[in-house]
Formats: sequence, structure tokens, C-alpha cells
Amino acid sequence: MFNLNEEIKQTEFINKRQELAVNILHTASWYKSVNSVFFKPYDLTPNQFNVLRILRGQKLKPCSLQMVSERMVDKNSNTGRIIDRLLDKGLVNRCENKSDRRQVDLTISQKGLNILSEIDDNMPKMSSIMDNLNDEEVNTLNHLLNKLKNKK
Amino acid sequence: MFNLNEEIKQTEFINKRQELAVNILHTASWYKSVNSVFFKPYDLTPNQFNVLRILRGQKLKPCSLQMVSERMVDKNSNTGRIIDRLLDKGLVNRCENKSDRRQVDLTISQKGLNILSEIDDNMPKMSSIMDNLNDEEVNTLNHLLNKLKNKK
DNA sequence: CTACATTAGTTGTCGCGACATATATTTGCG
DNA sequence: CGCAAATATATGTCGCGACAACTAATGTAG
Repeated sequence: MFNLNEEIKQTEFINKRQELAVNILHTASWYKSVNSVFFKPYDLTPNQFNVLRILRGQKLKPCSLQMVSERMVDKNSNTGRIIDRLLDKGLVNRCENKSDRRQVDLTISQKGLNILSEIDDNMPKMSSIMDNLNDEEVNTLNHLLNKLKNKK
Repeated sequence: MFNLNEEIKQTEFINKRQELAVNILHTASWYKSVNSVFFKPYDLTPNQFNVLRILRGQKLKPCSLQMVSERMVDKNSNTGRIIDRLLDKGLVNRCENKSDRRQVDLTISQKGLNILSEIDDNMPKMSSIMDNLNDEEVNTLNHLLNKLKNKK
């Protein structure tokens, strides 16, 4: 049997946590949307940009699909089909790996490199999204989000 | 011209914020996935559940598509097609509004109500996702996420 | 060496967010 | 009243996450 105070406490407890759930979803969706707008002029989605940057990071060395997937911000994503779109636009190259014919060798094309360097120039505008939090607040947020996820 | 210390500070600044961006995306994706798993046994997606709960909240009064969309956790979402799927499963009813023939009257069906009450019974399991944060931490998170988004 | 398991990728399906366009109905202005 | 703007919804396209099924190539145990 609950008394009234207990019930109110319980309700508040649940409400604050529901608010947090909604808040997290909203924040992610807000961030994604700001991101999408930033990349739109380059006709890239954030995921496509992510793949290009990973390939550039490998310099000359070709990368397998596997390797790209593991480095993606969003794992479990259909990296294969994201690369299909980059292929269509001529921003990456794909060819069969000589030593293991199951694998594909992925590299970024010159055209892809050109787009990335254009983007680099405007990156600072993007980074300023989070200017309204100070260093301590950023650290606190990181810490609490980690704590939230590392349940058990 | 930067000196080395300035550059390091700058890099740390950007890295912490990039980490936060990734962290927010991961947290949202983690929460969505826990949520999806919870609703899977009822053959509902979180969005479909959200629509059903909104309709139940209206009790007997029919709700227009507009009204449902506004109350959704995720606005801008294609509520019409989410409702199509609920219609297919017989969980909602849709009919033309008498006084304004552009509008549709949406109500939850008995079958829909039954599923919701099943879910109600197991809700506490769901709420426990956030047990590893205490009240103060939940409040801090809510506050910081709001501050982050309310840029300008 | 053969049979089977494992691995790398491809392809298909569903649900959905974002966005653009289309259509019907109502409203409101002259 | 008549016609244009506003409103409510429907429909189509793209990109993508989650997931399942499939194919081809390689590794491995007997």
C-alpha cells in the first residue's frame, strides 16, 4: 500500500526520467538535423561524410568494408549501401582484393578528397554548435551519458 | 599565429565536443534500441505505441491527424503512415470528420486498448533503464541538454 | 583432399525521418 | 457570390537503421 507522498514521489521519479528520455531523443535529432544542413551544400549526408573521412584517414591504404563499418560513428549501419551512393557520385573507388577475393578494396577518389578539403575549410562553423556549454559542462555531460549507458 | 599550447588547447576543446556529439548520438541510439526490444513482443514499434497512447489519452474524443502529430515525441514524422500500419493491425479506427471533410477522426480500438493495458503491466521493467542515475544526475542531465539545445 | 564452418559482402524487407508535391476542402477577402 | 489563400491530408522519393537470407570464398578438422 502506498501513501500519497510515496505515490507523488514515485510519479515525479518516473516523470523526470521520461523527460530525460525524450530530451535525449530530441537532442540527438537536433544534432543530426544541424549536421545534415551543414553537409547539404556538398550533396553529402553525415554518414556519407563519415565514410569519406574514414577512407581519407587511411591515406593510400585501401580499406575493407568491414574496416569502414567498424570505424563508423553509427555501427550496425548498412555501410555497403552508403558506399554504393558514394560510388555513384564517383567519390570512392571499389575493387576486388587480390589476396582475398571475398574482400573489397575501398579508397577515396580525388574528387572525394577535393570535397573533403572544401568541407575542412568550413568545419569551424560546424564546431561552434556546442559553444554555449563550457568545458566543465561538456565533461559533466560526457560523464553522465556514459554512466547512464553503462548500466550493469 | 598559434603557439603550441594554444593549439593543444584548441584541439582538446574540439575533441571533447566531438566526443560529446558522438556520445549523444550513441545514447539516443542505445535508448531507441532498448525501447524497440521492449515493444517487440507486442508487435509494436515505439512510434506506434506513442500514437496509441496519445489516442487513449483522448478517451472517447476522436483526434485529428494533426493533433496526433503535434503530440508525438518525434514531430515531423510521417504520422499518417504510422497510422496506416496501426489500421492494418486493427488497433485504430479512422473515419471522415462530419463537420470538416478534410479532417479524419482517429480513435483507438478495443484491441488497441487491450494491448496498451498489457504493456502497462510491464512498464515498470522499462522505466528501470535509468536506475543507475540518481535524481540529481537526472536533473543535471536534463538541464545541460536543454542548455545545449537552446543555443541563442 | 573433402566436408563443414566461418567470413566478407550483397540483396531484400520493413519502419521511419525528411522533404516535396498533389488534392480536396474550407475560409476569407473583395 | 467568386476566387485565391490557407488548411488537412495523401502520396512519392531518398537515405538509412535493423535484421534476415543468400552467395561466394576461405579456413580447418579429420
